[in-house]
Amino acid sequence: MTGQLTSSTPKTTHCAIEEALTVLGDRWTLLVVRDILRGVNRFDLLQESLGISRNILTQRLSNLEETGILTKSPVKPNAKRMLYNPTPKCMALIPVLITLIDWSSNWSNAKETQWSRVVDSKTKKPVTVAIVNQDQDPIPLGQLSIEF
Amino acid sequence: MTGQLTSSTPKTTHCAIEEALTVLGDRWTLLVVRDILRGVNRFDLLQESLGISRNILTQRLSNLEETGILTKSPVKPNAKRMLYNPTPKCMALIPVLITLIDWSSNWSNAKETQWSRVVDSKTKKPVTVAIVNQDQDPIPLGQLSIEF
DNA sequence: ACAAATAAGTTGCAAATCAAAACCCACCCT
DNA sequence: AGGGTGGGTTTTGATTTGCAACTTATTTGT
Repeated sequence: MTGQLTSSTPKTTHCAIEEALTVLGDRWTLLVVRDILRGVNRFDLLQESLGISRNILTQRLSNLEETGILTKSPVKPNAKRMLYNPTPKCMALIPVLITLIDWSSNWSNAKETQWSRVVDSKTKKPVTVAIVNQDQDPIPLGQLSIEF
Repeated sequence: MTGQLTSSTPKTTHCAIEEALTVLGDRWTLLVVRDILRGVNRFDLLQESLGISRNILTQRLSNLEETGILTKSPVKPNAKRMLYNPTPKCMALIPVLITLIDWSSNWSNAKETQWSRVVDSKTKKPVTVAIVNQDQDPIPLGQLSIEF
C-alpha cells in the first residue's frame, strides 16, 4: 500500500492538533469528509464532486476507513460496489467544518454567492459555534491563550 | 517563487471549506499558526518547535503573510531579523484549533498525558465549543445537516 | 440473453512538492 | 576583527500528486 498518511516519525505526538492533522492535514481529506456527511456515498460521485484524482481518492477513503472515520459496506450483500458512510467519529468533525466555514465567511476576500453551510435540520437555519468554558459561559476570543 | 499553496484550478471555489483548505490544508500550516498564537515568533524557534524543514517553514510563513494571517516585522527598525505576529485573521482561527483539539481528545486512541489546550486566560481553565443557532440555543450534533 | 454503458477501482509514468543538509550573509558581542 | 547565531536560500534526492489508460464488475437497454 502506498501513500500512507500516518506519521512518519515514530515519536509520540505532543499535541492534539498535530494528532488531528496527521489524519486530516491535507488538501482533500476534509472535503471527502464533508461530502460523505452530505450523503455523497459512492466512489464516482465523490470523484466527480471533488475533482480529485481517482487514485488519491482511493488512498484517502482507505485512510479514513482505517482511522474509523467512515465505513465501507457493499451496496448489497456480497457485492463489490461499496457505499461509504460516516461513523460517529466522522460526525464529530462537524464542529471543525463549521469553524472552517465561519472563518472563510468572515475573512475570505472571495465573495461567493453559494457557500456550503451547516444548518439545523429542523429550522434549516445556519448554525455557528460559540467558545464557552465548562459552565457554558461564552469567552471572548481575546481572552484565550494556548497552552502547550 | 516556488511551492505556491494557492488553488491550481482557476475556477471559483464553490465551498467555504475548500477556500479555507486552500490556505490551511497541509500538514504544517495550522501548526505554525498554533505556535504563532502561543507567542513563538522567531524563525529558529518555530523551526525547532515544529521540527519542520527550514525551506518549508519559509514557504509557509510567506503564504501565511500573503494571506494576511500573520505579519512580519523587523525586530528593531531597519533590521533584517524578523518577528512573526498573528493578525486578527489568525486569532479568528482559534475556534478551528479548539475543535481540532476537542476532536482528538475525544476520538484519538493515543492517550497522551500532555495535550495542548486552549484556556481562558483569566481562569486558566480549558474552553470548548458549543454549536448554536442564531439565538445562541445549543443544537445537538445529530440534528445538523450540510448544505452545499 | 447479449451488448453496451457505467461503477469502482488499479497501474504506469510525468510533474510537482517535500525534506535534509550544506551553504550564505547579516548582525551581535567582545 | 573574529566567532557565534539568526534567518533564510540552494541543491539534491525522496515522496506525493495528478493524469490517463486499463481492468474487472455490475447494470441497463433491447
